[in-house]
Amino acid sequence: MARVRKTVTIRGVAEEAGVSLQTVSRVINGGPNVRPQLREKVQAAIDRLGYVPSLAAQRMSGSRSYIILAINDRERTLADWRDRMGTDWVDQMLLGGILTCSKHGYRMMVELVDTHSDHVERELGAALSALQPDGVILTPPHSENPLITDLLAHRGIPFARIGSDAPGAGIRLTMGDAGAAHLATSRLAELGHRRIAMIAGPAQYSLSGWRIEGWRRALVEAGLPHEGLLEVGDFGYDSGARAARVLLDRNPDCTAIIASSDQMALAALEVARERGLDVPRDLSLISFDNTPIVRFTQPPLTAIDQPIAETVSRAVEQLIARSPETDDSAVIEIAAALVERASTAPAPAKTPDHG
Amino acid sequence: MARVRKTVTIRGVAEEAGVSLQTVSRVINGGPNVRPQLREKVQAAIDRLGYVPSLAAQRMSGSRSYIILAINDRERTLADWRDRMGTDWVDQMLLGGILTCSKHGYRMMVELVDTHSDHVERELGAALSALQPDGVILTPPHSENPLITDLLAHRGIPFARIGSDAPGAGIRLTMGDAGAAHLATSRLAELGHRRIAMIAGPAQYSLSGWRIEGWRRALVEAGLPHEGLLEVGDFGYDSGARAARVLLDRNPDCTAIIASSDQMALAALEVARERGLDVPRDLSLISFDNTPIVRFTQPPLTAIDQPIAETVSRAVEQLIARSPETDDSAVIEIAAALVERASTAPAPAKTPDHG
DNA sequence: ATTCCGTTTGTGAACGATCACAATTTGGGG
DNA sequence: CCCCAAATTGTGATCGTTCACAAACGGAAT
Repeated sequence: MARVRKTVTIRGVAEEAGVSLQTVSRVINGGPNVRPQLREKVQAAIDRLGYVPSLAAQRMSGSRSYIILAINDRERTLADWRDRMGTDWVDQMLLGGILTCSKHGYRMMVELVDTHSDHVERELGAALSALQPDGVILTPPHSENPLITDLLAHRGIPFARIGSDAPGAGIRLTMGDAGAAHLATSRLAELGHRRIAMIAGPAQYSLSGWRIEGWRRALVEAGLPHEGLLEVGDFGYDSGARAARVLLDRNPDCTAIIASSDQMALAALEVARERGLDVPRDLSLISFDNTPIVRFTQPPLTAIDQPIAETVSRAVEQLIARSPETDDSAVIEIAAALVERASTAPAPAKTPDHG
Repeated sequence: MARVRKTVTIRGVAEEAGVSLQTVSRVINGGPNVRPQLREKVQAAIDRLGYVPSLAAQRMSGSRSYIILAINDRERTLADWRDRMGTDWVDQMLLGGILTCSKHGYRMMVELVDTHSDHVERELGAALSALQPDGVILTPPHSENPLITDLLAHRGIPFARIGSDAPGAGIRLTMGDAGAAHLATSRLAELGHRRIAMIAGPAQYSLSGWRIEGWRRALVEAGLPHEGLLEVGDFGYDSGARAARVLLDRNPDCTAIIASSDQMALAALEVARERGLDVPRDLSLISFDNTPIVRFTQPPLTAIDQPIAETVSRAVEQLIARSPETDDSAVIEIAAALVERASTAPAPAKTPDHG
């Protein structure tokens, strides 16, 4: 019969060290006003007993919960998982979040919430009541949903909004979407492309607008046209295929496409293949996201790498360091980078043969 | 000044419904012996106030924590994340875990732990003390680490071991590795392949052995040789490349390879390309895992789909339903499936030209 | 010495729920 | 109509920690 060792509590430590509970508590939390000698003694007792404070008890006694809650879109996440498309957002959020949280003694929890459903508030409210997180990280499109941001603001829970610069409460972080799109477009212009199309994301995402803006600005700067070169998808494969077809039908002289998601880029690649267009000889392709799959396509895709992990990491640090009334006016921007692979090349010397 | 609504507690509900705390508690937990009429009244009060019990308080008062902890290998996970290889294990664990947990009012938390480090026990012990989870899910190689399983058994925390059939405490679940390898090998034999090689995983994973066993058995049944056709890798790309080179050097007449991970299969694909071998004309390839990337390689890979999500889901259900002393003797097996894509084809009519 | 003030340590209450048990109600049989 | 057991409801005590505040300590200024 394995004697189950009784849980070590702060009381056990106090007895072991011969001090009061409060003193142990001070040592745990790095409180001030403890003589170094005593602190060491208590710390030794903690180590000897292998004591770790109970998160539940800490939370109960009015202190922090040491939990950061990351909210993701349920529908998209589940669809991606089920289709085995991978969920780079979740992966990268965890990478950035777990590491940074654990560095500060926090933990990260992932919650899936339906944006569109009319019980967002109930769902999220339940999670908040149950978990009582010290901070919440909102990804698009939740970061732009006033129902959600209002709820959090009203409850007084610090939160970070990724991919939204709409004014209002909350720390705001963006990944330089306009700049990234501008960079990608300029690069294509440098390579001699004259008709550079874009497959954008849906309008309800602010970042869709920013990317369009960056693309358009780069075209204007390069003296290139943009009429008829914009199509909108929903980030998914099918919408990307449709958009690519429309784009190529309408613009036989189009030699480059920027897609606002990897899946849409993949679709464009397939459409090009269908039509006998070689990538990158006849058509250059740049995608947004840089998820694992685009490294293994034929050819590997040039892509804009979204620094999700770093952004989430920054968000976590902001939330943890947060004093109740900090200034949220600034938008923190983490720049995205362009990863050049084999799907981009100089524009063909002449218009591709059409006859 | 946004008036921050005071948190609704069980006391508020009790007052609203005009009953005692205990009665509300009974309603929350679906306890017996509450008259339907009263139950409804209390439920109405709960709904009206939007009350949700605090997890921390529930845990404090000796009840469950409603948390399931999933342990993953830190090293591998971080490497995969950083290399942007995707982490299908984590993805699929979350898919299966989060959904099943939330169905039962539980939550899932992911913890990364170093298997090899000598402070496994301290790390895991800290997590257990802090979180006090109601159950733990162990993935390979943790599921086979006696330090970990002993720790959990000693603490009396129910746990599930995925990919281990070693006797001992804990619910055991496997994904039919032997059967899957047998299936893949038989399929290749049916296609006329005579020399079917395997790139196995490291020996410290039981599942590596099972896969080898399934492969060997299928070969024996088909009257085919297996000498010199086995190489061992570490699941990573580089080791796969090395193994593929050794295998092809040693067996110029080898026409099919089964790799024990997608990354090793990808490496084999690249090695084949280097050597001018066409996949699948000259060489058939089957991989284990079926992560997102193998659908987009050229050609898309035939792969064994590991039912991770379903396995984790089953594990969660077992853990939740667990009574302190249930029988752990049976091993639950969730069968893997073979997804046929374009990397497998009938064996070439003759030995590939070699000269 | 004495006083004072800042530093260090200790004490009881509180957090929000459940547990064990006590009190009350209910429903049938005698 | 009474009594008893079962069903229903209520009452402290309790979990492990921090909070607010009180007490003891120590050194410098008086």
